[in-house]
Amino acid sequence: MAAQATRSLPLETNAVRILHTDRIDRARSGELPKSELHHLADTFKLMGDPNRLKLLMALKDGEMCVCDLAAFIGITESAVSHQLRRLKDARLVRPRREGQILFYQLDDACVVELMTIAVGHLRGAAQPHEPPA
Amino acid sequence: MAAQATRSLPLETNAVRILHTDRIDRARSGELPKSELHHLADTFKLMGDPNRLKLLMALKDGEMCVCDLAAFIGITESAVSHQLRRLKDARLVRPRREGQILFYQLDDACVVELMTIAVGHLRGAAQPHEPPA
DNA sequence: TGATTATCTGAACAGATGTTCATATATTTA
DNA sequence: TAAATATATGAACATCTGTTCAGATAATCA
Repeated sequence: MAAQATRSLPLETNAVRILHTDRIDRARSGELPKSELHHLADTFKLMGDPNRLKLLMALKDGEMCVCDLAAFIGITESAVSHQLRRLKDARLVRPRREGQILFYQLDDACVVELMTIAVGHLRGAAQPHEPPA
Repeated sequence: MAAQATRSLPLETNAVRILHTDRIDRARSGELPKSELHHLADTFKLMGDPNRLKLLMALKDGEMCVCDLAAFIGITESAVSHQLRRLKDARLVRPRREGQILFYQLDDACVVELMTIAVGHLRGAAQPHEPPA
């Protein structure tokens, strides 16, 4: 079926064109609260940096300490510490102290799930999206 | 069990300390190819911007055109177009032309899965991570 | 064809981001 | 307590990013 234009009139310069108000309303009704949306974006953003992602991937198979991670990735321990703090604040990783050493591990199973699904997406092993009826 | 330090000797300034070579080796063995890791990070990074995430969330329930999305989010159509191009390049969205109008939809089911899992993570409904035996 | 609508594109700029360096804190050991 | 180890923190800076603006391209209609 062809989509129907809700409004299509001559408009002033810089006017906001609203073609399908029903779709905009539908989007609004399924909208997340602003703060939750921003937290969601922050979570993805944290996983969107190659070095942070490398940290998370490394922890997939077991806990590691700061200087192990620094050696593995090839940046300073300070940089690793900075990033681990952000990952910890977002509850993506969690530290466990053993003497002077802090061993970091993934906080919950979601983190691995997210990485697994995203890898699947990259490799093209995914079904086309079907919007709800 | 207590973790054993592989090496713990006095080191020169700026020397790389390697405490647990076995863990570093384990991480290396499970490492993604460099290009794949970067593509993975790019995917998350795209989802890590509030406005792009809002675009994806809006498309969750059905396709929308550029100016609908611009009105919904509250940025210019140009900005939406720029972002949609990036999302399209990453195969997160896909356009369908109907006359002059381009309707965008989510490309595959992974996108919704990623958002759903991440929301679950935020809301704390997740099991602790258990590394493989 | 020329006018209109819808979307795209490139350049430019303000603001965000990740790293390093120097230093501080915490824990263990002598 | 003093020294050594492991990690954390704040400031500074170069780089990256998202937006807007102006103009280009694509499709429809008179």
